[in-house]
Amino acid sequence: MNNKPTIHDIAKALNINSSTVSRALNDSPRVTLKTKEKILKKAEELGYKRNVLASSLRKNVTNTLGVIVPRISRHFFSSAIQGIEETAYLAGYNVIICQSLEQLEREQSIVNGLVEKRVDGVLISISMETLNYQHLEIVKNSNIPLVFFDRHCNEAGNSNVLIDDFKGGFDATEHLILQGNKNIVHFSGPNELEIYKNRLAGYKAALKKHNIAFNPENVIVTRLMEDDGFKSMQTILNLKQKIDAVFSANDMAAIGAIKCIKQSNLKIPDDIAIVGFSNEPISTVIEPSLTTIDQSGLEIGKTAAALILSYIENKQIPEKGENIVLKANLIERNSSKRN
Amino acid sequence: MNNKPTIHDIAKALNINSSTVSRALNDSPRVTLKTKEKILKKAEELGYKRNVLASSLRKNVTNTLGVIVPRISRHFFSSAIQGIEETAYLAGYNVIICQSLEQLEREQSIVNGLVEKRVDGVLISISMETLNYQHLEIVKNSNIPLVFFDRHCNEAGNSNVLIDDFKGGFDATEHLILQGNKNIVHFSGPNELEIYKNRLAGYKAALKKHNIAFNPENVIVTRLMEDDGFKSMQTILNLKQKIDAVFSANDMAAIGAIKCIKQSNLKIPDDIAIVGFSNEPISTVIEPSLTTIDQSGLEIGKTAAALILSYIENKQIPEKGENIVLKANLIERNSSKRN
DNA sequence: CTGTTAGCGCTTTCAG
DNA sequence: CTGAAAGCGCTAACAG
Repeated sequence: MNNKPTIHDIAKALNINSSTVSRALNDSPRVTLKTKEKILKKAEELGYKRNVLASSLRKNVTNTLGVIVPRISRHFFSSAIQGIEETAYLAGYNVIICQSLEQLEREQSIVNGLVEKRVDGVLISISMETLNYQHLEIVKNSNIPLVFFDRHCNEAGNSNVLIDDFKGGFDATEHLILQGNKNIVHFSGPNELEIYKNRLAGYKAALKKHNIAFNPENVIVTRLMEDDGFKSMQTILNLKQKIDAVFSANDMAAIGAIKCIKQSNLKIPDDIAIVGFSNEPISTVIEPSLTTIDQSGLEIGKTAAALILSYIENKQIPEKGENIVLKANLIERNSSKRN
Repeated sequence: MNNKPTIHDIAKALNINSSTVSRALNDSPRVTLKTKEKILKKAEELGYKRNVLASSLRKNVTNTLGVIVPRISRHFFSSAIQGIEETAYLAGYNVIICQSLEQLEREQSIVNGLVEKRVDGVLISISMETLNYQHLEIVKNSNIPLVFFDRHCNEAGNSNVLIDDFKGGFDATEHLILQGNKNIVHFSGPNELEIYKNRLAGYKAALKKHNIAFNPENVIVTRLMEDDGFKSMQTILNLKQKIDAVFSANDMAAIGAIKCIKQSNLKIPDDIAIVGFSNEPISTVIEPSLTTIDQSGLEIGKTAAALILSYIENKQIPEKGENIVLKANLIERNSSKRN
């Protein structure tokens, strides 16, 4: 039991050559059905398990995808991972999951590890500390397909699967404006991340369309953790100037904000309206009337996996890269209008 | 860039032997500091990335853990995975995540794949369809350490990291009894899973302690999805006989039950009390006064990973297996008592 | 249809 | 301290 049988053991037992065994196990058409059966039976009998390591080394293919996310337990990412795993599994691929914990240094070391493991493709949602893509060069240089998802990359030559953040930001803001809100604060994230840049741009565009002057002080930049949302909301409530509404660029911060509001015994959306870019089911449970811009982690995961698998199977990475933009839909759970 | 440099390329460029290069890259003490530096520099220069595949094949060690869970996006499991990844990462291990989707067949095929990939250890939370452990024999026969977590295994010779389900079930039920509830329904899961068996046993024990007769009709067995909880609660509400309280063996079903109750305009816990075995933050958000038996996915994941890593590093799997039992604490968020 | 042979890239004896 | 050589288990030419 200890020393696992190899194809040589099977070959020896059957007095044939190991390459025939290899062919039989790979269901090559160049082996008689008879010998094939004989071999399969003997393999079963010996408790043979093929050594994928050796096979991978030889074939230069691992049937493994590397996935890097900031944090596995965030609902959006775990849904995305679920989607990735599902499509990968159907295609016969495994996924190695790694989390950067929002740290660039960890991300770098992970990327190196994945390249060393010779994964066939890398799917990444970059950390908040990732300001450039230098550490990802090694992936491309190794001819390993790379696909960004959600937290994507604006540099040319890369492929992304993303949410239409601009439109999402625009829709969220316009929705708030149409509800009669004028003074709308935007909770934004690190400006280096495209998603936050674009959501902010959408926010600005909506203001402009409705002839509302953009006030830079109405943009609060944090890391958008729940705590950040809570604190930002506290700040707002202490302002002399009245704020009508908040568009939060993510769900965690929205949750924090909602909790803060509820604690102050104010009403949503009567006293202050909120729209969150959301995938966290909590946010709508905590405030059933919450309007959200919904993004499906599962869908984005499946799409990203399908994309990278196509690159791998075709042995070709598009030089110019390509973007797949998924829609994020505004879901209105309360239609009460202001004045 | 296409053909990756190997240690031989480095060796050739430096006019030394590849074994010296190998030693240098592995920081062996049997190489001069000078040559070491020379080699490291050249490696950097050539953009050398070690081929872990080849190394693994030779050393018979992959530094990879296989993890099998029913579904990645369930909050408890994604937390557990996060914990596993964190401890694994610190020890220099990667994790391959697979989901059985509660299907035995998939679980079987996954297990085979992981053995073929020569993972150094397997962590598993079995599917609801898993009635015996035959398909896991191959793991043990391959001398690969195996640790069950949460949904564990009662067969001798296995190692488990688990929640004290009996005590959890007992505490939940006793809590409900002490609140004045007499007629308590228990939502249970497939009886083949130890966790549900034990939670049910705890429920029975608490009834017995307080001299309440056990009524088999008060145990509703489903797969404990949200939908199941909803439907079970509907059934209960339609009963002639009045039910005071429900102890749900998992969080999803509790959420369904709560939604059903709210829809009926009844109050929790005044009209009907609920305690859920829970890790899903939603359940307490949806019903802030909900009492739960809290289990930490993160902690269980970390513990399980640490355990299996110790087996791997010591190259020894305890023959008798061992159980690490973590406590699940009853968290009471509302102390209102019934008459 | 089957066998022979070489080698994927690395580590690890064994010599020196 | 360094080199030579063998081999982990498999696959893929190339012969036959």
